[in-house]
Amino acid sequence: MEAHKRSTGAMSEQRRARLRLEISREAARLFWDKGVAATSGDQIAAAVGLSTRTIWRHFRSKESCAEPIVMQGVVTLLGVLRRWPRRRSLEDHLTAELTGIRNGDTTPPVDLADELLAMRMIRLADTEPALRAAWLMACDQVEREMCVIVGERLGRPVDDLEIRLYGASAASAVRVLDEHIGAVVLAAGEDFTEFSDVPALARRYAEAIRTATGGAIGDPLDDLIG
Amino acid sequence: MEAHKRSTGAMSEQRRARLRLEISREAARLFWDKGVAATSGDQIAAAVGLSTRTIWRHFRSKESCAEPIVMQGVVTLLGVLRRWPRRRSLEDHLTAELTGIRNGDTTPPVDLADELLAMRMIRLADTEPALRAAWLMACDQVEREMCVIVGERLGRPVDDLEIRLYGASAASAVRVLDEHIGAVVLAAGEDFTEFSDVPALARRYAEAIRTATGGAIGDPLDDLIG
DNA sequence: GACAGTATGTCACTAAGTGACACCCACCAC
DNA sequence: GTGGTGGGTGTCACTTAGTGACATACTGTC
Repeated sequence: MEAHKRSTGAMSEQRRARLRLEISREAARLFWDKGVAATSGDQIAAAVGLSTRTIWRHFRSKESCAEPIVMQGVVTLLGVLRRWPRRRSLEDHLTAELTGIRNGDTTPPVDLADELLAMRMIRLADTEPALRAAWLMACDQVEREMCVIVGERLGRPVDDLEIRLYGASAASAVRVLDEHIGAVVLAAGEDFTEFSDVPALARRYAEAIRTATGGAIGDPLDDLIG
Repeated sequence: MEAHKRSTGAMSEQRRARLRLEISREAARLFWDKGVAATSGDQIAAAVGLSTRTIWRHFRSKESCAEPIVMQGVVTLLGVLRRWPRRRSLEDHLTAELTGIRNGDTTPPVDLADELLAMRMIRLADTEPALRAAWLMACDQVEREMCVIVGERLGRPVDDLEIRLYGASAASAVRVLDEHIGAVVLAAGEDFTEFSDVPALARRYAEAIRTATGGAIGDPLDDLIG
């Protein structure tokens, strides 16, 4: 019973995530083409071939349909951070993992088209307050995850005030970098080449996180802690 | 004509702000008493004695009605930061200004009841996603202001990437502190005494901002810059 | 092949939010 | 005084985001 529950639960969770992403893609496309206000729930539903009611079962609001597309990249980064070994510097770990991903030997093949769509949504958020709210809500989730990661690394509880400060600052640093990179890529006619230097990119993220946490997060730990 | 426009503009802007605050108070009261979902726009309008249509003229959404109440305190802090002299440490400036405010010799008498209401709204945001979104949107505005302040202090443009990183980290540090203090006060039965030590409070804010900016913001400047 | 649980469709309904228009009131010119 | 002019407000009709309730189809288990 336990095992059964767990297995079907996991299955449907994957299915659910895939479907949400699919809906998100169509919604993002529509948002970009016609604007958020001019895109109705019915149109999103039609575009993905579902009933409108089902859309609202998977998303709380129209704007939150953009969330999965926008979160893909960030989720990947969080995964990378979660695998960060204690006795390694953040710079080293990020460069290693990110080049690894580009070479395809690690998990998720975040589609280039999806990344572009994500950047467009973040760009749209500049002029569409509702989208901005959705983006910030997504980043809020990231912040919580970040607190877990930081707390674990420093061996402190997640609700510790200092941990929450670190988590929040680190998360917003990542957010700002994402916004900046997205803006630059879009301004350059959707050309990624400026950021093809993966180690440099990794260094920027690492440095930002290190600075935002006042140096508390970034260095290798000589691991006196269990 | 110019002068006239300007004066009436300023007048109506003040009036508008006062009215928004008034609406916000009633909305916050209702949100806290009955929950956000159970509070309708009509009820807010009735509570403040306006037509529902007028509510929507002053607020984009139901949840954003909470914004002015919640922002009062933060706006005050931003004002204090804007007056921060270059050759003074953040700790010194904050303690001086905040004790000054408490003593009433500086600008805004942020009502205690309003502060309490604000804390309640932030607390409610834990369980009401729509309120959380509104709160994050408000903090997003704070972040922009923070970038201006930081940029001016460091003599760099506001859209400079590093400035934006500092601004974002500082703003989220302030946000986390606000959330924490609010939570503690509410948990203590709405008792502020734990935070009556104003210098200690100021030191906490200053230290948080200093850490979040990797030490770039906080020290006095020996002002080689014009 | 019957069964249980879950995802979906359909339809009726609530309420958030907008547009259009009339009104009122304060200020200004004459 | 009368007659504008403009900004804020009320009224009402309307759109549409989002929910509840119920029926149905799908998926895997025994």
